[in-house]
Amino acid sequence: MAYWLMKSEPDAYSIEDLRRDRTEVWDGVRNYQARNFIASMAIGDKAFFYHSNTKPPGIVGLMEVVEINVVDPTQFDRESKYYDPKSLREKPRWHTVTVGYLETFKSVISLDELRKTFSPEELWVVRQGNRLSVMPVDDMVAEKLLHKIQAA
DNA sequence: GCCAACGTTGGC
DNA sequence: GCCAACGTTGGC
Repeated sequence: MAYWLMKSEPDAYSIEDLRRDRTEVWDGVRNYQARNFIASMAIGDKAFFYHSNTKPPGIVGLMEVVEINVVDPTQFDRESKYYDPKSLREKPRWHTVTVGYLETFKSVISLDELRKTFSPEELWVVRQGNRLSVMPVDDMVAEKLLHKIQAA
């Protein structure tokens, strides 16, 4: 079982939305590195939900991977900003996962706090200028995070 | 709203 | 294959 971190702007889709929906297809990822990370996910993996572009940005909850190899429907949707005219129905370019809601943390673990706790090598999200929206989280880092939440 | 970081596109 | 131009992300 591996740990991940997945970003979303809460205006677009938040942990509250996921709590309501229970599960959600994580669509709209159009970055190859992020896509490759998604492709290496397994059912049962856990992912920290990170709210970006908000005050404060940070980790707000936990979800799990419940389905893999999901064809991202937005690539065929002309109305979607994620529409990809190069993608063919018989050969989709973008696959993703379905995530399931696990919990909302009692308080946000802010980016500021993450910076104080982890080095850029330990946790990619604290790297300056990091724009990657899906990234792996080292087991030890994940355990520290979960412990921090229990303490909070 | 600004702007640094940085990924992508396209001309050559 | 290089790299300038361009577009987007996301913290501040």
